Amino acid sequence: MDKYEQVIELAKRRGFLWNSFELYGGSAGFYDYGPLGSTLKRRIEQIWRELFVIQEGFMEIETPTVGIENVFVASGHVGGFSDPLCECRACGEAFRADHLVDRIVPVADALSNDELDRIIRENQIKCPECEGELGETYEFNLMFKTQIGPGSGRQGYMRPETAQGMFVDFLRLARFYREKLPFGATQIGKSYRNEISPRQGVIRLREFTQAEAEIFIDPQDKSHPNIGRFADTILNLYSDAAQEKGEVEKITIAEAVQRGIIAHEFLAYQIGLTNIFLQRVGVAPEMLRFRQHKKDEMAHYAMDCWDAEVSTDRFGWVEVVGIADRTNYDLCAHAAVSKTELSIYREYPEPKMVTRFVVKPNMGKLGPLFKGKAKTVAEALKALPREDLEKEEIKVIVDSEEIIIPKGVVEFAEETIKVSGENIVPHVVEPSFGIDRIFYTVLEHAFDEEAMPAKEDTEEEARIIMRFRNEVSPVQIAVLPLLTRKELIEPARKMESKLREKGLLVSYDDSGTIGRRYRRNDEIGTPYSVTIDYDTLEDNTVTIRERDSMKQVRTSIEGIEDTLYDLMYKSKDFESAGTAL
RNA sequence: GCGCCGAUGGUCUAGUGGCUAUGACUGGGGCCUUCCAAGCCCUAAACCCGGGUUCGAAUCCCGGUUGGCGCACCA
Repeated sequence: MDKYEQVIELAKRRGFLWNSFELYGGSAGFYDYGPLGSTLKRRIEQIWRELFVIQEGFMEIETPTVGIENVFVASGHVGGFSDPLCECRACGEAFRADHLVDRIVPVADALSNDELDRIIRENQIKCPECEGELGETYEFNLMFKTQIGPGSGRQGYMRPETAQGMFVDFLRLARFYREKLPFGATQIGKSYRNEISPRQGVIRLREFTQAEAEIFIDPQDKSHPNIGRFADTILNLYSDAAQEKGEVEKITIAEAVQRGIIAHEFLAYQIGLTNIFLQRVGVAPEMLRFRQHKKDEMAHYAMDCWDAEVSTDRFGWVEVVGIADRTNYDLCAHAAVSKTELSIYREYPEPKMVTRFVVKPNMGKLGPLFKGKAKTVAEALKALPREDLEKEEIKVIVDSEEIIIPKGVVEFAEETIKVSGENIVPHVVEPSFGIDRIFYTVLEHAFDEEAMPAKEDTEEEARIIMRFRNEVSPVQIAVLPLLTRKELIEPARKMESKLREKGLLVSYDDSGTIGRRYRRNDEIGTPYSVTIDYDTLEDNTVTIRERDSMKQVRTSIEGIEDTLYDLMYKSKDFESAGTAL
């Protein structure tokens, strides 16, 4: 059993992850989060909120998971998210049909499937693998389609990323942030991709959770006021150049910016923040690296892109976060399709005096003269260069008809005007997190097995521990009466509700022997257990047992909720929680 | 989508044409005055789905679903 198998087996058994629709045989690419899984996932998301929403001030929004067609026409997903595939009838290999013909026609990727089929036939293209006959080209689109409304309805799509919702709301967001760059919006939610063949458990899903931030910044100023915070942060950087050498570099963020390895401060800051986030939820620092997209793998619109990758036992390095400077690509695309300017007015520090040539047709005279054509005539006049207007006879061509314009219906002059700012299209820096992959990584990196010394007549056995960081543990405190007896159950139940009132995630467990219950709680990663025994009835003290060390301290029931709270959240030292046993 | 290999209680597993389907762990109830899967008693729980072959199928054949691996795909 490799680690993946062990982790998934435990996750299934203990209620972290279940295959969806199991009752009906299941369906690939979907997973249920069980009671502990949902809690763990939500706590991971909560830390993300804490960092990106609360600390950075990028407010969370919520947009529909179903989108209308234009949104994804603009984003390029309807056209570009699908590929023409073509299979060999003999050996079954699938190929990109456009790649097969790209040496014959210059713009293969613009061809329709019928045209591709025709070219393949006419040029007698055979399977590159086995020379077999090729089948018909078909479109494989990774978008889930749906109908909006009754009947044939309106074409809708499940979103393949949460990002578009934030771009579409750009003008509202700009207004909300009082039109000052930089500003950002975030979204945590489900996205959908109809993967050809989802595999690798929760690593590649058809429905998955993303946490994304879209941060709109000034294209001329990509500095970050708070970059100093990460000056000394050392990262495992796997830059384009480092990949050529095959060696990860350990350098500070400051140096990476200064040497131009990371394109600019703003991007570097997001990388620093991502580093903090991943380690805080429990990704092992030595199993984390930041890999730069190589020039040829980067999406055409991005200017620099870094993936946070984590090391996994079975799958090797897995991408869990993508941090890209998407430039103004998305806003421009939505502006073009919606025919709405998506820009923000930026005032200059000092107004500029700009001299320009202005043409002012006199509509009061043009109207009666040209009636319905007046508007197009005026447009034509405005487009004329100065020397043509200064001629004795002003001529314009409207609808391929030459028109002579009488004197006095058009004025023109050099004007000096004050320009106090301009409309700019912001650039977008996008950190995009795959929560499900991070979730799996947290499980795998927390998973540990420890050999327990053999007792008399017994085999050596393994203790399985999920070493979750306190902040993400789905169960924080286990309350355990030493024996299943009324006189111990009652105070244990009281303890349970007292701790819940403090806001701690408590599980009460009285079934089986105490050793079994400790092991059970080790397996779900409960950091501390509180045990009530007969001494408790005498002197009001209980035992607190620490998961990682299995050490125990004895402490008073009085104020125990604060002690446990401090252990959980304030890094209180365990030894100081009571007297060692 | 293609190819190869698998699918038996919650988990792991035995079973290769003839059972009432093996075992372990786990789970649940109880006993137990003392802390790391302890012990004792009781108990629950499975042949992926659909066809076919056969007197008889968990077992053989076909199809599907699903899991793993390889190929392809991963904007």
